[in-house]
Amino acid sequence: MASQPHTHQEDRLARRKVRPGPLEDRSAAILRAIIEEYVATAQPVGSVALVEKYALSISPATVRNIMAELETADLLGHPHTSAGRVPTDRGYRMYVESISDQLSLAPVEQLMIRHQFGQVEFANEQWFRLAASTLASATRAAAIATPIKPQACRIRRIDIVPTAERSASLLLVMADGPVKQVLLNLEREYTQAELDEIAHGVDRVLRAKTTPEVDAVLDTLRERPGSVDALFTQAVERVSRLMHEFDAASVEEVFSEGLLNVMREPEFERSERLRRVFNVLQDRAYLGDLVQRLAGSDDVSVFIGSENEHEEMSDVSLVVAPYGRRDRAIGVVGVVGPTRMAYPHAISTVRYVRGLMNELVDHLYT
Amino acid sequence: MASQPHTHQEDRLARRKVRPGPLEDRSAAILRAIIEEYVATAQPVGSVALVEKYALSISPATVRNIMAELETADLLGHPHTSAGRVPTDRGYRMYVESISDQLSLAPVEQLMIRHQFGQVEFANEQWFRLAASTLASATRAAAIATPIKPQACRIRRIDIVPTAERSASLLLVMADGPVKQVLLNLEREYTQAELDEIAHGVDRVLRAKTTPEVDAVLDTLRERPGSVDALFTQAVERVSRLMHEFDAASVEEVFSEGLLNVMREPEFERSERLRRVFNVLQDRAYLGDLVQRLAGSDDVSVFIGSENEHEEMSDVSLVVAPYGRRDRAIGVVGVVGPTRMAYPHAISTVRYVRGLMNELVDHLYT
DNA sequence: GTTAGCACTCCCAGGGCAGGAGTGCTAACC
DNA sequence: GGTTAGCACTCCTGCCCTGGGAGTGCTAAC
Repeated sequence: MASQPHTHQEDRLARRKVRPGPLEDRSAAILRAIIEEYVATAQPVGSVALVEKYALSISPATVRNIMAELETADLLGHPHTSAGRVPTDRGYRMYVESISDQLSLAPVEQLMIRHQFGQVEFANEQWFRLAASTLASATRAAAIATPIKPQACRIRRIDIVPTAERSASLLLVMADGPVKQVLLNLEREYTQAELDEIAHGVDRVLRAKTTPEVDAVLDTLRERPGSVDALFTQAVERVSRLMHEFDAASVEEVFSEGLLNVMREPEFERSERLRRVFNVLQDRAYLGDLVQRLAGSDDVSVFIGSENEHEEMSDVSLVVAPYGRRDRAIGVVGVVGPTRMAYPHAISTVRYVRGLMNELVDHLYT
Repeated sequence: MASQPHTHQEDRLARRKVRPGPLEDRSAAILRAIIEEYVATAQPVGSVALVEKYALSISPATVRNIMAELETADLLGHPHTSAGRVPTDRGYRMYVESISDQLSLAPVEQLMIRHQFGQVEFANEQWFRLAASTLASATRAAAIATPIKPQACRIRRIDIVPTAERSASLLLVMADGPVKQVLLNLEREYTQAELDEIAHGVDRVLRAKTTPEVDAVLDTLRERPGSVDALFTQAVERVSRLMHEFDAASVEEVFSEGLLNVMREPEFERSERLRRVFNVLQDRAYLGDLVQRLAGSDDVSVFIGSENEHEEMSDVSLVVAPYGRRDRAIGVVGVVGPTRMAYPHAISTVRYVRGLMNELVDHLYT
């Protein structure tokens, strides 16, 4: 025995190899109970308390044996020797896998969400904010939403509106909804009629064009300076610039709501952690990547703790889903919280909200 | 002596009554030094350290005497008997009064801010966000900005843009800049020409109208149903609704930036406090009130701790200023931080940014 | 395979203690 | 009179120590 170091750990690992794949039913049930208990209390879960609370028909000692197995499988952890068990990221992962398919939201909650959603006229901007805040209040966690963003943008309408003697706003309406506004400098005074004519001209030339097509127009204008009013050229330039900017940004903006909720969680009692997470979420590049990766997916995705790319995010989980129309225009909605999160509820809520948003997009943009 | 209780405190109070009004120069200097030290270190300030650091030509004992006076005048406080001194809200107030007039920002900083400000095309929305983030980075505190809001709104332009077969966006451009977008339901399919005609009609009828005037138009339309297309009426209804909403909200939206900065302050190490402050700042009603109160003022206002109306805000200070054109369209910019704040810098920065914004408003809306 | 028993580990709260920073008073000084 | 040195006193802070308790992990019996 001394010559062949052979610990109990190795015994267990060996046993696991013989019977790989999913956990035994009972082990899975224990894991599940521990996770649910830990999510509820934020305290490490001990064997005795677990048996009592969940009226298990086995003794604490047996539970402890199973816990030890789950620990060697890296599904549970141990803050210190004499503390209860805490789920690891992998533990959560297994738990999530085991439930995510059949989940749907309780009818009462569906109703509440639908009700909140119905409240607002769909003034565009409002919409994403609403999605985020609905999600935040339903899950009592932080929620994020990005506006739906067309993969390639196409102009729907251009208008020029005077705002003062020497300035005017150019309005650019793109297909699938977004409206951009930018100011023009007027080198001289224009009459209303002149402005209208220019606006009309620009609109006629650019309508339904994509970014490269706009650039082509701009090139021909530049080849023949003086052929049109300077304001005309300026307008086309601005439009081109706006469209390039829009194309470049993979996520235009991120609305987050309910950060207050998440502040209540003991994990974020010290604001240091919160700050790190904030930082990442403000970062459009990060969410841009996310959108790209989610674009193909058809359901809710869950990123648990260390599964997130950013190290800063290694103690939070993301439950996110794309919405919109694949390959044409998509956005993202989701929930952010500590890894100790009520996954089933979060998943089903995100799924439901994403469904609502899809309905809406279908209805509006068909 | 026993029959006439006559403490030293009373002695001092009596002396203060004889010589009321502003502090002696030396006392003021000490107060100032204490505040600056405390702002820098976040630690209660003791007499010895103060004398050393500020090379005062008086002894610690004298400083202690003065400190005691300042304490009876409620300008300094005492976390506990054997701790150093901490400024009270009134102390900060006196300090701020003594400096706020002549402050202007260091040229280098002016340059940096101007530079940041110059970066962006003034796409409307961006602007306030930019102001907030510039302010946040310049003061390393949290900053807020509200969009400029016309006191009474007047329509500048209305347009209708098809977004899908059965839906269209109505664009409402108001005087002084803001653009609203809302969706219309099309009961039947409309040709482009039809839509254009209706848009044109609505625009002609409503252009330059104020809210009550729009309502008047709506009333006449309702008296004669069928006189115009249903979509025409729907559009006018939506416009009326939007304008009422716009009039009702005294603050449309609040952009806050740099909350991350403020999280670093030891005052907000526990997120509980932060949460309370957040809560208030999200509240448009609160900032609405603020806008109203600031509307008349011509300079930066400072609200220190308990001077704020909300109790939740009693440990933060606000340095805010209105911008825009008095009685016509105003917004608010400012800085939020712990009462232990670098007031001179905050005040001069807010003043400078507000100046820039005024310039811009003047330039754009004249 | 399950369970009772038990030793062991380690956190946590509380008490006591020493060190130190800072005050406030008094008495002397200029 | 204001200013200063001296000194006692207060009270926080960090530290160690301790006892209690929760929970584990092992062993041996069922």
